Amino acid sequence: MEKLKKVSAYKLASLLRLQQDPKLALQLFLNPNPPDPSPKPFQHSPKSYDVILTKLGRAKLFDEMETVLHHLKQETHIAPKEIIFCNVITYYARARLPDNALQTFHRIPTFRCRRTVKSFNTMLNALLICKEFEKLKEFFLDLENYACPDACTYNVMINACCLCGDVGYARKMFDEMLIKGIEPNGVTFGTLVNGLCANSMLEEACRLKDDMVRVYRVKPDGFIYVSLIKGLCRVNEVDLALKLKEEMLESKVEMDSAVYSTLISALFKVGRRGEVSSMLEEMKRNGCKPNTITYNAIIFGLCNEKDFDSAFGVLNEMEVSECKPDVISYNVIIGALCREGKLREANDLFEDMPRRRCAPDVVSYRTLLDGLSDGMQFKEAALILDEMLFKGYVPRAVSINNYVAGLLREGETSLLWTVLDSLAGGNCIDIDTWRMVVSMVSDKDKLPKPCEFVDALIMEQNDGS
DNA sequence: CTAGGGTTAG
Repeated sequence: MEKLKKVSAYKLASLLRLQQDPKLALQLFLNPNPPDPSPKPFQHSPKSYDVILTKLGRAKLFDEMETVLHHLKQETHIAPKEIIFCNVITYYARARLPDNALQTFHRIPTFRCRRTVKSFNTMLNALLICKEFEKLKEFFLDLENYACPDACTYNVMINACCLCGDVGYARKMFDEMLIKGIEPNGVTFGTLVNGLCANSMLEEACRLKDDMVRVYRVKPDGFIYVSLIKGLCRVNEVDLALKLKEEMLESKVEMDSAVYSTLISALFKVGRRGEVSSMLEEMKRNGCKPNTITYNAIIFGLCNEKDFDSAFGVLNEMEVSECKPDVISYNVIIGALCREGKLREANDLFEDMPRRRCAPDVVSYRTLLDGLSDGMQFKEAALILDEMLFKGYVPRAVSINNYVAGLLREGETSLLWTVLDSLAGGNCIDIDTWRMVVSMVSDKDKLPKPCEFVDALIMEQNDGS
């Protein structure tokens, strides 16, 4: 029999990379040579640590991630790169766990790793992601004692100020960086322009774009133009937005599909649908491929015009192209069909999604449930409800309320019982729905007495848990 | 992946 070869650290890193399931990857990491009883632990490469931490962090398997970090701490022959911890901090931030992020930040030195302004900035941004603005301010003031702030530090701070709606303070940060001799870069201006647009200060934003060349000698890039174009489109200044697009072409700023996606969606919004196809042509001519976002903008525009034939046309076109529709493409059409009372079509498209290789998500279910319930297709709605509860998708409280109210109004007694039963099983009836059911039921003789009725449901709910 | 942009359903 062939002797089992021991796996090398190098080989293991690539095996880990290939393993899609993060938990299985962890098993492999903890136990690389299953039949090997040797007492000395496997020597992992730094790459393996990187790969496994990334997988676990993305999957939000934080206990497991900490286990691996604990291993890493013991591996005295490895000096981990700072970026590893930056990533861990960001995973915690995305899960809204600022304290875990902070803890990670403080532990960096115990891993034989030198902490620089990079991890400071990452931590600063983590607090921004968590919307912990007070802590962020505190941390920023603290930061100056440890490291030298750089452009990135100020860019995060400017972004934070803008998100809080305090453009004045963002300006102050900008001035402070100039005083300290830190040169603003493209990101600085992009953040500022975006912040000005978001706070409806379009004139100032446009002026800043011109100043950045004239005064600071930084050339505006696509990011900045897209921010401005979006800002102008939001207030229906589509012609000014189109002018900016021309300016991009003239000054040879690299074009990308974001510019065109924004403009196309704006053209629909102001009722200039006729210009969309030539915009698409131009887009392709300039080397920008329309992507899913572009097509979703088109589908949304067409649906708002109730042109479902064209919307389906685009959807089908996407399916045979390399740019596949996503769940949003479907949800947009299903939602629009429901609004128009085309429930049959909405249901058909929903049921066709698996065949089209797109799994319906919680929004698909909620949209269809609302549509069916509003359109008094109570039986179909009950089927969808059961299916979504089975999958662990919970309807919105308003939807439940509306649906139950509809059943009560139309005297759908037996269906009402079934639906309440399902909802109680899914543990998703709020107090308002109960109140409504009880008060409506109490004056109808054909239904069980309210107290018995509620008792029965509560007992059932207790049994379930 | 230390920092900035685009469509959009509930």
